[in-house]
Amino acid sequence: MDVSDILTGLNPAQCEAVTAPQNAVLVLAGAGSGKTRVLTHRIAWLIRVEGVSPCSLLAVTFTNKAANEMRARVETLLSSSTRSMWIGTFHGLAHRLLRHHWQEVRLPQSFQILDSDDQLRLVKRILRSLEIDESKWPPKHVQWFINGRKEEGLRPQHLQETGDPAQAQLVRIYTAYEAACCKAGVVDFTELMLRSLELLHEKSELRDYYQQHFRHLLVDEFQDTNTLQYAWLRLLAGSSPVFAVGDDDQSIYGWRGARIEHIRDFQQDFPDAQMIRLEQNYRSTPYILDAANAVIAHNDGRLGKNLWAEGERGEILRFYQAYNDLDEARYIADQIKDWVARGGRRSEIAILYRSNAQSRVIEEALIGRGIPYRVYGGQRFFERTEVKDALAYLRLITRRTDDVSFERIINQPARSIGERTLQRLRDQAREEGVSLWEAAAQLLTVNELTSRAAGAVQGFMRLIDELAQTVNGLPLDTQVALTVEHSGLLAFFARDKGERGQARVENLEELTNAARVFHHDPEEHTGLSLLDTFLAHAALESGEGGGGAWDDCVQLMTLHAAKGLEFPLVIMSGMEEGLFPHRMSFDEPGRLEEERRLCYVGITRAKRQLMLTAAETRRLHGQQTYSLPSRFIGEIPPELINEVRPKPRIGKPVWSGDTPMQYARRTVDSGLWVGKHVRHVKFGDGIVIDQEGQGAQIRVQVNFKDHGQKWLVLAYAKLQPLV
DNA sequence: CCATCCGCAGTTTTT
DNA sequence: CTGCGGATGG
Repeated sequence: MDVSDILTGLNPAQCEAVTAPQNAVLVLAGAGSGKTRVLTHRIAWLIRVEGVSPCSLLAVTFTNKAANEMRARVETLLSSSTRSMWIGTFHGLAHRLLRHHWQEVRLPQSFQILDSDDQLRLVKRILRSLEIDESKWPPKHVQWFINGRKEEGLRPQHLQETGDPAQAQLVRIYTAYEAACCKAGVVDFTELMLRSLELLHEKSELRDYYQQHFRHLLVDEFQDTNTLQYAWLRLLAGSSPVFAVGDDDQSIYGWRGARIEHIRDFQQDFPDAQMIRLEQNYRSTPYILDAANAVIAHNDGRLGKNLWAEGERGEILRFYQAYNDLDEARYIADQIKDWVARGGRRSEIAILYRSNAQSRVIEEALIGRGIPYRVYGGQRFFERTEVKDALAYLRLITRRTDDVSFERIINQPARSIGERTLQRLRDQAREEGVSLWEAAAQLLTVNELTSRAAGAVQGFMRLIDELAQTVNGLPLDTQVALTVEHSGLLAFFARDKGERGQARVENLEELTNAARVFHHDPEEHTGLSLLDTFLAHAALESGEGGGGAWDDCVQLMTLHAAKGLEFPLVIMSGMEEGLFPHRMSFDEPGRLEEERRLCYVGITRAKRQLMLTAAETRRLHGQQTYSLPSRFIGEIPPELINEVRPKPRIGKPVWSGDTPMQYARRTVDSGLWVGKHVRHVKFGDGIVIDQEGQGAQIRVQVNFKDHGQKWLVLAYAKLQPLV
């Protein structure tokens, strides 16, 4: 391969990015503009043309899927192995660093990783041990606090006394949590990042080594980096150039710590940085892009870009406002039938929604019409209860000090070891500063337990010890199979004759399968047993459902899950105020803008046709709710939308003569909508019940609590919106 | 200690 | 309407 091969088929902007000088580069890559292509070709360019050694490249992504895809595409491009390159997720690469330097970071060699479920369990255990009321200190919130502080690089000892008793309590919990992790020799996800950052920070010779070693760093989905990941990246880069690819308009993970500022301030952080915009879209029709551009234009502070596309204008969007959620689902099913009748495939269709709860009604409609479908997201393989139970046995087999696993399985399946006995073990462990396993052994030798409890505990420990012996030296899948069998888990779940029990048994069998096909790079984690490597893999790779494009299925997923994917036909359902944008985001403009970016992501998934649906009323949490069409509908120019009107409903019209579209537009014009609570200087609090006129002439009808219904001209009335 | 009933809350998700 | 956690009875 020579220079021209690498650049073949790239447009000028893509070429510019691929061949950019070896400085910091920010590629602002609009949806469908060939982002991954640029990234992989850049790597090929650096190696083939600039003569950069593959081992001095580090490419980082957020998901395993993206990392695997990048590796595969680079290999195809270079027709050589990428083994020597560091390509992986932030957590995967951080993990690799820690495995190499476990001694320097004071971890046991076979340290294990806590996933968020493990972490939550540990937090709960800590709360109980500190005798803290869970209702006042919700474990979820505590978990959020701990991860939040770690993401800021703050250890408990860095958190100063602020005099705030709530803060003091949280710090106390955080301290205990750290101690517990340390004792058990486990690290949570955030810890992987923080610990490796501290390693590089404190050990200057290691830092120098890695900064020398990596001459080029490449980041995908840069807009999704959180503070800690960004700090990690910069420290590892040193003065080496960073090639970042991202799109501020597709930042949809602010709620989990992603900082859109990183992409917006890139040129300040890297003063010599070059910014390149990829604005030509190869995915969608011009109509779809116009709609996307119009919606996202309502956001402030964008880096700004305008997507355009060549080719067939295609069909304009379609909007159907249903009477209710069932009618909406029926319409969607009809549209799918139509698509297929016109020669389309089901696998070309995606149904997107804001929250998982919405899938049910749609699924029922699809089942009713015999349309095969597949729901993405939901529980992942390695996160299922039964699988995690089995993994806990395996973890305890390799390391008896793993208290998190110990607690999980000591009475799973039930072997008559209850809260009481467990509490004695915990007390003993704390007093003696040892693991639960060790504490159990001690209590048994000094004969401190009731004979019943002692027998049960002894039985459990013997089970683990014997299992460890039996399994030692056997092939990995046999180890797993024997563990699943002898732990009693298989029999336990098989007792449940329902569909659920059946599925659990199958999952346990599948785990053995996963172990059979598990391969690992022997150079990757030196000194670890195959089992330990497998366990780390299970924690870091949640086990994605995998392809499935060969089944001709309609795909159902949340808008978040759709990021990075594309489909000829996209149906965005539940386009309603309160649902999308979600009511939780109403209070803060920043969160509302994130919802809008989510809408932008949804629209730009569509290649040929985009359909939008909403329901006037739907059952939510067992209650009937009424909503207006989403403001995002109103933000799309009306000439781009074909509004499919339902037949007039018997009874009083909900829209007082307006089409849903007109309604949505007025919502946008005034910043108010029907149902919004407002405050008036003279009339006090009330709720908007109607609205008419455009621009300066807008009038709203408000039903005031104390003064009844009044029509007010918005320009004069000075209504203050309430939350 | 273990099964069953009641009350409550209830976006989005990767590692 | 669900699923989870806590309280209750066997």
